Amino acid sequence: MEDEVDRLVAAWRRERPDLDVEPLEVLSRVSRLARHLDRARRLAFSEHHLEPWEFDVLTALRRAGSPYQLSPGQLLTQTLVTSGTMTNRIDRLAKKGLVERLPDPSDRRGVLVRLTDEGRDRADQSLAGLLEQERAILGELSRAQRSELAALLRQLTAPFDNIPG
Amino acid sequence: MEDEVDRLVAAWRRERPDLDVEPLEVLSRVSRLARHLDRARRLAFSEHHLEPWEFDVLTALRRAGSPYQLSPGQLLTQTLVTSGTMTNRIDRLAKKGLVERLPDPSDRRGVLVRLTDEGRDRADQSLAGLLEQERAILGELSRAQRSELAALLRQLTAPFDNIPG
DNA sequence: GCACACTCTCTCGACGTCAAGACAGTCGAC
DNA sequence: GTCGACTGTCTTGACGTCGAGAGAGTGTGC
Repeated sequence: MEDEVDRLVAAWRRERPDLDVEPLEVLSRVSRLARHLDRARRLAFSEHHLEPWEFDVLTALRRAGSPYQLSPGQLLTQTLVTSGTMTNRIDRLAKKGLVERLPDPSDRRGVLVRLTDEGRDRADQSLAGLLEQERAILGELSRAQRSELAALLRQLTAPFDNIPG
Repeated sequence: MEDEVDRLVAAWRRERPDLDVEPLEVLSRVSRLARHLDRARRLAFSEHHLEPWEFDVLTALRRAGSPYQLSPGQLLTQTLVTSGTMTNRIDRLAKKGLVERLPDPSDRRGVLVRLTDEGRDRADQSLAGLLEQERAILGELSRAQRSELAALLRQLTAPFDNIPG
């Protein structure tokens, strides 16, 4: 089945036959799919009264395991936002009682962000909802295709995630 | 090579062994990769004094072919933003002299957005820059792998692009 | 012809993000 | 010890996006 990127690529080949636009076949699909996923996630989370950004932070802490705490800096690398944004997010989550700030005992510049019990429950509930939705989206693909796709994507993400950039 | 999503999935399997988190292997990579690409694009465009959102609009018009004009509504579906955002974008691009608004002769509610000569030049220059950068990112993959990846992604994007939603 | 549902664009206010820089605390070289 | 470069977090102001809804215009069924 044709998608918007097929139309986009065909248009470029007509307008700029001198250029090789093959990279768009992969990377424009990644960008567009991510936007579609954002919208879908926003909808799925609204049932749990959570915003996507809240989910991102709460689940990062949940994944850390007991006692469910990370520094703001560690949260940055997991969520790919800037430090100012993370300060703001932590403020708002703390105001809602889903996380709390504690001084880092081993570094007085530092802070630890800890999930409250309610924050943990919300993280668990919304993860289940997200997985259900994602399974529906991936229903298009066989198990083997999903695994193939994951492996190819890993080759693209690994350099970003490992070389500090 | 391992990436951040491998670590994320391993953490979930440890913390929530009762859940099947396999969907994250694909979709978390898509979301994270898109964020990395956004950052890289922002950097690449800054050489041409363009923002990513400006690029998106100008190139949509450029692709339309002579006389390089589309309605705001057509631009919405191509760029995946809301109508309020598009009005704002067109305003700013018009103020910079890269596009102009014309009344739609066949529908008096409507408007046509047309690329100026300068807008067209900027679109052409920045596309070349973007493709160069994207080729570097995709250097990890063979031609066959890129084509495989594009085909798998198409299966995921096509439902979003074709079923209105 | 007329009413009514629909389409298209724009307006408005709230919100989240970013970039740049400030500030306190840390740590190695000497 | 102490100086200086570095690190981790927070502050600030500008900016772009969103959602909801308003207003003008269209066109179909009757």
